[in-house]
Amino acid sequence: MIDYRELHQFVTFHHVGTLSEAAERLHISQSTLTRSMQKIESEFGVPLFARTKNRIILNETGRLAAQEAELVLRQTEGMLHRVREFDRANRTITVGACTPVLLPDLVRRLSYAHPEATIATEIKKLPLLLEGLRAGTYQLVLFPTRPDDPEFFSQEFARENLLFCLPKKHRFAKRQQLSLSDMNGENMLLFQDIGFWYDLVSEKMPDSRFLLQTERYSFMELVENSVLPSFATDLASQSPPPKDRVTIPITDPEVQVVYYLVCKKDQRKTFLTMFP
Amino acid sequence: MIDYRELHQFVTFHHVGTLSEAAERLHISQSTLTRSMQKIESEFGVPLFARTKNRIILNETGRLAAQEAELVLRQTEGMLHRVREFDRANRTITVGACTPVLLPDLVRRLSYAHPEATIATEIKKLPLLLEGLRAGTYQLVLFPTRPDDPEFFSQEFARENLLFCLPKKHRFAKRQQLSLSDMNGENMLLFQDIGFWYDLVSEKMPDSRFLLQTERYSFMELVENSVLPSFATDLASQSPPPKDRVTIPITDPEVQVVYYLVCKKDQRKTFLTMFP
DNA sequence: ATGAATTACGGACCCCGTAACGATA
DNA sequence: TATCGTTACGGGGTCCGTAATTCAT
Repeated sequence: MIDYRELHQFVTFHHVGTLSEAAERLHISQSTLTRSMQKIESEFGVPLFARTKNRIILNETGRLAAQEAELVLRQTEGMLHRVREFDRANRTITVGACTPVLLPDLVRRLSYAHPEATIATEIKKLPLLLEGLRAGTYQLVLFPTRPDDPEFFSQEFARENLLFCLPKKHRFAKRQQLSLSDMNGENMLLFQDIGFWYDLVSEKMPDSRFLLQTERYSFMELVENSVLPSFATDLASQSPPPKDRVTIPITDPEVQVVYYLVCKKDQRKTFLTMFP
Repeated sequence: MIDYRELHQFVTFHHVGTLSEAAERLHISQSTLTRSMQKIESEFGVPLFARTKNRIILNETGRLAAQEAELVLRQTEGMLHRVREFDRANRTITVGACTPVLLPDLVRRLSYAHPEATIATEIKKLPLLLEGLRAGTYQLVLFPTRPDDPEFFSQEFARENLLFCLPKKHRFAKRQQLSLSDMNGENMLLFQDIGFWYDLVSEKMPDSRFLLQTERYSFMELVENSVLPSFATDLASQSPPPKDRVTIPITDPEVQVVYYLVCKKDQRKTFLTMFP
């Protein structure tokens, strides 16, 4: 019966050319390797080696056998890899979201309901989210509207209002409310990973420049110390506005967002029944 | 390390559905199979089975694994087969011949010169012989002319004259010689495995019918006891003409044949130098 | 109560490393 | 003489079958 370990030793020998070096590389003794090669040869049932008293090399058949063996070993590895990958995919819940804000809470709840699962999250543009959900890349999507695709089931998850966050010395700091167009032309601080909000505000404030900060800490530092306006949210999980700043409501209806959890209808029981 | 035997047991279990039946089919005990499946599962490192107290079935991952395993087993078998076939082809000399007459002698000489080799022979039509030699199907070809392909090397091996073998009461029995056309229209006895001669005589004697005998013994019987004419050859290895029959030379130059041994030029040393 | 899967136990066998040996460059 | 491959030997581990156990139909 063919033994994959011996096959592996055989391939290693083919690569290095001598038993002693192969033995060293494989961390086994020479004698073991000698016996393995004898066993391999008897398994194939045909001569694979040309031997002199202190030299052993592959003959033509042996070289073919080594190539074939390497192929089989790769296919064996491929089998293991595919099966493990299939299992991993089956026990991973991948969440696509339009904003990072709600993810910590969402992930915490998913982990609690599916303690055996791995939770993976991605922030993507809105069209990609529904595409991914359709294709199976995501099992669950956090979406800022209710998608009307009959293939999907959705359920309200949270509401969020966007606010301006202005330094107290800003010229609009005393206003009761502002529209996005009021602030058009102002340069704003923006945390990069803000998701779909970016598309909204850059559309409504085409003349503004947005200073993207990729690192959360730098962003916080800048908000604390610069005079540039930024955005805030009314979500409970968010920290209070930094001192020397005020938050001002935005009048545009678009900044009032209802987030929906979306999944395929056939997975409704798996995902959505556990949320209020 | 994945074990080939266990992989095979795993696939068998997948096919039959229960450990006990698989054990029976594999001629091993149930307990061995239980342990093998546990080992397989730990090798893959992911759950492959759904178990109840007295029932074990493959889960979805397990079914994938079984499919993949079956593939790997087939590939392993394929590897063994190809290597063995390569070896066999390397130690088999396949001879293509236009006639069976000289084969026993030829095979005897080849076996003597290459005692480690297996000698295989085939009788084929002339164009197929050269095709086969070119393609490597044959290493050696016995051909009734000298082929002019520069890829080949050829060497005279024997000469043969075809004779008529007539019952003494035949109307031509007293002739000194005959042409094929003289006998055109006569029905002849013919031993089937006569090779390229058949094409020659049926061309030159289009009005004759040839009574093919597939079995050598029947043919001999008929030659002894019927009044139908047949053919004979002047090759030394052939037995003398049966009594009540005479052999008469044929005048057509085509029935004087020189046989050549043909091989590829690069194999000249291997095959042709050992013949006179 | 029969049959299926698992676990415990004991023995046989196999596999490996050390060491000795033979041969070669 | 140093290196390489092969063979002998002994110990440890592994693998298998029998038998006992548990659970389900």
